[in-house]
Amino acid sequence: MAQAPPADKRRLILDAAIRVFARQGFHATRVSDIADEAGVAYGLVYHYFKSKDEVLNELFIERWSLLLVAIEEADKTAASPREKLAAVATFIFDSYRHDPELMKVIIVEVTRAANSFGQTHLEEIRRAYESIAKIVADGQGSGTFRGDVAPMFASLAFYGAIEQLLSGWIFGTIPASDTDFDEARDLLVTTICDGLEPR
Amino acid sequence: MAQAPPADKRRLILDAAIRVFARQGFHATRVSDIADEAGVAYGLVYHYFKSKDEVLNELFIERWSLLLVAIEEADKTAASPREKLAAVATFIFDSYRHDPELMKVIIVEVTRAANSFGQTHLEEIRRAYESIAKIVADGQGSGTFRGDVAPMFASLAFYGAIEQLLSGWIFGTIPASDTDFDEARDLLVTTICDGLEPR
DNA sequence: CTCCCGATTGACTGGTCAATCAACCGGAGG
DNA sequence: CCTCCGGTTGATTGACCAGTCAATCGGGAG
Repeated sequence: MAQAPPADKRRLILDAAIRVFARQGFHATRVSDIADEAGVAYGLVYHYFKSKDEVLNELFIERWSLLLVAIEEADKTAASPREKLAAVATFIFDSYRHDPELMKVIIVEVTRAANSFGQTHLEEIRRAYESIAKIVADGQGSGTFRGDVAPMFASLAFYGAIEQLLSGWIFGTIPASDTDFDEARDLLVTTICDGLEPR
Repeated sequence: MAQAPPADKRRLILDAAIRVFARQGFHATRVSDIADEAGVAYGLVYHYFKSKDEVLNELFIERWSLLLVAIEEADKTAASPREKLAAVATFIFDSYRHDPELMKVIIVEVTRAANSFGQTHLEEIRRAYESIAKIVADGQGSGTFRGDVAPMFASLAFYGAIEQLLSGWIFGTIPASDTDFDEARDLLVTTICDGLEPR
């Protein structure tokens, strides 16, 4: 039991899947591509996962649950609504900086693929929106934010703006070279929060 | 030539495709589904279009070119940057109100499907972003907007927020019942523009 | 009435993969 | 040395579907 380095094949397959999905997109990748990239036999993929879909589901769940925790954490820890939203934005931008391929897969194949996997995970996705909406609602309650914007609208606009920015980098709409992630994040948070302030 | 009502089969097929794509998504619809929905034979689809892809391309081009014109028009006609952006937002929201199924197809299958059709139409999509960025840049030049936000960032955030809101309706994240499109649009434009103002 | 041609039909083909499964390997335990 | 068993292999199968194509229809021109 628990041999020293079991060369965790399951993890190997997941990591390979991230690379291949990011490169070719989910629909265009064959299970054999994943197996080849991981350097394992075709059938082994089916030993660890019951279908190609399940591989993507696993990747999404792993990452999205971290986001949900991060939002809760931001809500609990940060002082002002503005700092809470900044913390959320920071987590998402850092996720992209840390593993752009994984974020590309999650955004392109799940979050924005509402006809396929987005449908399956609609509930988890919505949970994130609602947590952000709660931050906005609290900000309205304390008078930091104006009260005439439905919190859910603000939440969607906030998250949508972030995702669109990430998509811009992912697909080269914005050149990645002259881009400082932190600066972009600050500008985005500043703009949205200023827009949400009273008057 | 030009008989009175030629029962334009080509149009019939395109309209049927909108409904089927909206219902099942592009990948999940077979060409036979489109033919059945249109009430024509399978082969006729290939008489008018050279592939299933071309049907979707046609739908996208038709509508996106209208958006590009609308943005240009807004830039030329409206007085202030804020009114220009409001006009752009109005056009997009009205497009959804007028034909939600078509907008769903365009957003889900093209605009946000950057691994498949988005790739093909990246250039046209980017052109819209750039036109919006130009409006922002002009607003900065005239001192209406603060100058420390890259126009392209603002453009992506603006468009991304709109699209996320539409997605919210499309997929039921936001209940459509307690929603007034015009109100939502005004709030969005107000928030973003307030956020873009100096100080 | 006949010819012609574009519109229309739908059976059929070819290729692609996801998923299955029987066989194989190697180490732990007896 | 043998047995057992989970991990591993990759050839095979079965389903699915985009795109082809030969045949048919129908109306206008001669």
